Amino acid sequence: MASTAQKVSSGRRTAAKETRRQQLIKATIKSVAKRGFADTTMADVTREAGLSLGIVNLHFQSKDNLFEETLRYLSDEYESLYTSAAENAGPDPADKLCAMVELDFSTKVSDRRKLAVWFAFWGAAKTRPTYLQICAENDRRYGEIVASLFQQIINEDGYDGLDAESLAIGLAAIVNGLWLDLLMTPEELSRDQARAICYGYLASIFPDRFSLPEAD
Amino acid sequence: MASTAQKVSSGRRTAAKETRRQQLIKATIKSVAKRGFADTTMADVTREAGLSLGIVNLHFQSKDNLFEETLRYLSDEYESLYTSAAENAGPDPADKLCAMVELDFSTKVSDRRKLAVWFAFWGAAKTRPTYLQICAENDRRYGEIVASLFQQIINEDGYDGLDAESLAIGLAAIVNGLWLDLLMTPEELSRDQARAICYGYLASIFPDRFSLPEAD
DNA sequence: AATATGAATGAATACTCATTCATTTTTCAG
DNA sequence: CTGAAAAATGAATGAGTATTCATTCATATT
Repeated sequence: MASTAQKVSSGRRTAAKETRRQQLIKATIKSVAKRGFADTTMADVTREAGLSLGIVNLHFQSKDNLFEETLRYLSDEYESLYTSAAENAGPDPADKLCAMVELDFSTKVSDRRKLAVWFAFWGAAKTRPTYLQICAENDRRYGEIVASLFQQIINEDGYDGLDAESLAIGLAAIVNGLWLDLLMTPEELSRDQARAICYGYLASIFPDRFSLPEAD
Repeated sequence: MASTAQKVSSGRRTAAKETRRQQLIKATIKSVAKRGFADTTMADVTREAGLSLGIVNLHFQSKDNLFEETLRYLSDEYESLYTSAAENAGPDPADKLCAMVELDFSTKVSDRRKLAVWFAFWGAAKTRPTYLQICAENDRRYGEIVASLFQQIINEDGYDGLDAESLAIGLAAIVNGLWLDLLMTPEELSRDQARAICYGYLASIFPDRFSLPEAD
């Protein structure tokens, strides 16, 4: 329909616009991973993207805004990953939890460059209300899913005196804490070990649902 | 050599020198807590300390160096806190672990301003070898103590198939992860809840040694 | 083919901030 | 007390960098 095309006015141009934004966000992630937050300049980002210096202000108005959108991008990406991991796993809540843990320690999520970017944002969050908000929302959604899966197990198996929400906060904490270790001391802790420690946590709470990994 | 005078190096002045350094480090912590890493300038730090602009370069040579020494200070302070917490607790390894957990979620260690500073450093660590080294060493020492306490419990109680070192990494991870939550969503997680979640972890592993906290 | 549109460029601008250092103030041995 | 050395000051410097905007260039529209 040629007539709708002209009506939408810029089907092609807005598409290009969105492409540029993605391109710049990805360049930002790369640069922060490589140089860190403090040493990432606009020149770095645009060079990484193979574009000109002025382009960021054209598409994002400011550096601050670019960083904010980058965090939003990371958060959305992570959400869609664990959502589909849980959906694609079997109906058993334990299987869904395993799928989420697998994801968390897969190369996709748990590589040092990406972790560095997450921690860079976390490190800045206390004094950046918007970062804080995005991260808090991210946490809340993850915690909600995990808590509901724990609750199903508690109901089905009749575990008593366990609070699903606290357990969910615990799991999220252990995952984040292990990520920190992977970032800081990668030669002392492998992704496989980290994953095993996570399963150990699940197994110690629900011994009938998760098997203890072998002690190394 | 008769020149003992030069060796003694007038007590008062060297003391003053150390005092200034401490004063500036504390001002740095305050400023990073208040403004974050990125927005902390030399002017901020020296104003916070009530001193003149040039003073940092006199005592620390550079801003980078000041930050480095600040991280070292935090790390040493934390080490001496948990070391004496463990020493002052009873001889039972479980009591020592409880004392360390209590410390980790006390106002002293676990207040948002101080956590913000820790996370600021962690966020920058990936691209700062010296930060990385100090943090890694910090982790290693904490993990060592915790692992040896876990090992004692395992030996005494005959728990089987548990790896003390992995459990220690798990505990450190959960503590760090809960700190992140306290930093990001303090209205959703209190220090008391965080502490309880931590005890929950210990209780699920060693049910005979630690009692499960009440589900809220 | 002619014209209009707006994306992209990058030199120039404006500003921030770490660092320097000439000067002032404080300390303390003799 | 005195004066030489140490400590502290803060105005000045200049390197670095986010942002602006006049201009170019590719593409769509007529």
